[in-house]
Amino acid sequence: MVLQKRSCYSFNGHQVPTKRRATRLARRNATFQRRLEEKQMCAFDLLATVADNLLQGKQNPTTCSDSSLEKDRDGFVEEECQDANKPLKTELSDEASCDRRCQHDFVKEGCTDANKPLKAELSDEGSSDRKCFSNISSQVYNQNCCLKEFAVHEIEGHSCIASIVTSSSCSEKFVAETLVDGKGQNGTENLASKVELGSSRSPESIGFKLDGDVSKVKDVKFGKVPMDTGTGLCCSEDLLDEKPPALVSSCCNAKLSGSDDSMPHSSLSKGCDNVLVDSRDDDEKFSGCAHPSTKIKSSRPITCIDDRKINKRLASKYLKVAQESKPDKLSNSVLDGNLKPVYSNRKNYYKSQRSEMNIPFKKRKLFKCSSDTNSNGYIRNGDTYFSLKNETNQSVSYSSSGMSKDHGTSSLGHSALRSRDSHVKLRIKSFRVPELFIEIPETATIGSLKRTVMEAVTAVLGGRLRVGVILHGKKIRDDSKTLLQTGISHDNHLDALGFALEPNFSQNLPPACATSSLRVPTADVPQPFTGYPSIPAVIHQRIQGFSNMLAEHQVTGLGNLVESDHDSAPSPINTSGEKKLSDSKELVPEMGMEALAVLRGHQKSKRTKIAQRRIRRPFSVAEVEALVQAVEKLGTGRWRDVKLRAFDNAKHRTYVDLKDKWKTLVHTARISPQQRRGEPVPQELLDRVLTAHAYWSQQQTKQQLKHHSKPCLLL
DNA sequence: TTTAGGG
DNA sequence: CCCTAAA
Repeated sequence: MVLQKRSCYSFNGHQVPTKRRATRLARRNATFQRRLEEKQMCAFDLLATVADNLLQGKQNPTTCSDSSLEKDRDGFVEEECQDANKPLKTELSDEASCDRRCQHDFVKEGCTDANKPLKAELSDEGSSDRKCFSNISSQVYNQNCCLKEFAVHEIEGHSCIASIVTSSSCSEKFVAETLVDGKGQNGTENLASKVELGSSRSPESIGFKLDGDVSKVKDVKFGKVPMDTGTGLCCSEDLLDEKPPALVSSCCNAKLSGSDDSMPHSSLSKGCDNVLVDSRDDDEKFSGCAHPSTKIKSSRPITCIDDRKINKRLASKYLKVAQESKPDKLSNSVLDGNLKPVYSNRKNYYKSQRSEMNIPFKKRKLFKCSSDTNSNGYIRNGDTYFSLKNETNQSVSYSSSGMSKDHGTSSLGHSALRSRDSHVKLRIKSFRVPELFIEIPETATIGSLKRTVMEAVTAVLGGRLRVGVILHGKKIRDDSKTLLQTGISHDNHLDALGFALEPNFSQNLPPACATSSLRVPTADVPQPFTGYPSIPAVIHQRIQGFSNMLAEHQVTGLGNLVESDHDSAPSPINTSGEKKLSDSKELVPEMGMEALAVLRGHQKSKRTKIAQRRIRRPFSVAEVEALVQAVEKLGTGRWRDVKLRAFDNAKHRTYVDLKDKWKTLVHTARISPQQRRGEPVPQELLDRVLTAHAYWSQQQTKQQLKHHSKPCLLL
């Protein structure tokens, strides 16, 4: 209970021997003495802390700009140590080779060592050798800062805030790039002949990294483009897209004043196959700005959160994180399926959100208790972990309460004698993703391989994540144990401490939840929490129908492929492909599910049953125009014809959508202009709507009268 | 599958 | 946008 919100947690075995830090820590000892006495540190708190740490790393980018870079680099430790209430951050290592921008990201994201690209096993030999999924600090792999972003975001989405995940974020903005012997490969090269990636090649020589997929990055105005490296979009701000647009404009825009809106897109394109750059993002902008007060419905299970809700939560976080959160106010983490640190004061952040986050303290306690009893198999085989390292030699002190469960005899003995300040400092070196197995024909292209890997990664990280703790290679399953009890507080033990990002596909989500479709049948996985169905530690993926996959990808545009669906350009008014991007954007989540299904060994996806809510895509004026025109011609009862007539090549508009849109149009036309929201529809169009609606309503009633009167007449 | 309507 | 009864 003490660990959270402590800057003293520096992850990764990097030593941070700052004097200032030490003195501050000493000064803080007295301050936290009491808290330490009052509270019990347990393994679960550590988990929560780790998750929270990752979470906190997310917001830093929003407050950082190039101008503040120096401050970040130099004053980072100091700032952090001044206030223990501040979000936990990881320390900046002394990577002199890192360029400024990268360091910037590094700091922001708490990135540590790296240069290790994301890798995946290419064989199904069952090698236990985990490939590192880590962050990059060098120029060469600068873009892998995105990886961190990615991971953090996912963690955020999964474990901390939203407790749900949208895989779109990764598949939307990143594309896997293949590395062979550390060298990037062109996506068009033949895998076997050009790269000699055949089975004979050592799997060790091939790796993957995530590149910013420029074609999917719609708005880089907040981003910092890695001009010098140019291989990826190394802008953490790019993930601001995940925030409600309204907030992006109102909040982040100001904070990121240093960013350049007119960032040359071309600088982003390097390393990408087909690049379609379009900074427009009408959908998001409108959806967020125009409808800031999206109605929250209670009809859905609160655990089934769609993208918008996620964004809301993220937004809440963005808006509030930089503030307070006093340690003593910290409540126990809620384990309602995710690692979800919940602060009582943060509770307010979600007041306007779902009631989910407003779980009464009592209930939260219950959650924790249940987790205590159910905690087993928290860490699974197939999960890899990163190493931690104790940085300080501070003594540790714990209260004796809650020690009854202790099983670590040594820790018990120490506990009574230790001094008060018992802060274990950890530094996350890197997270690793579970092993990936990919089978791909030798004739496949590198581009295909990239996509495949991307999907594999997405499948893992696109699902929920949670953190597991490993000590001495042994999983710590009892969340109720304190760090002291488990021996984590012992300096000599920290080397053996590891954390694992675990796929957490199965939550206590209602079966109707979209994320449930991420579930993977796993027989070889130890039983996790009682309330948590088994989770795949290893996703064994065999891609056999690769050509089919490729075809699918070309449609869905997982990679850099440009959408063939030119969207809503049904009417001549619609000019050019102004919405191409929004198209591919919407397809992302759908594709995500589909791709997962493919990756799951052709297992029939439950996506049909538990479909993800589609991304909201407001109708443009041009679309409205087309719709009105078609309805004027066809009437209001022939939506299929309307669809075929005016929206035939707008795959994302179904006739139901059109019907709904017409419904809202009629409503819009009837209300006062002040009440209208969203992109203003020209009054002329609304007038036509009313006219057409009146006319066709009349026609309809006439028809009905005929049908009704006919039998009467016959009788 | 399409419509129609409530949520 | 979703969900679904009804056609």
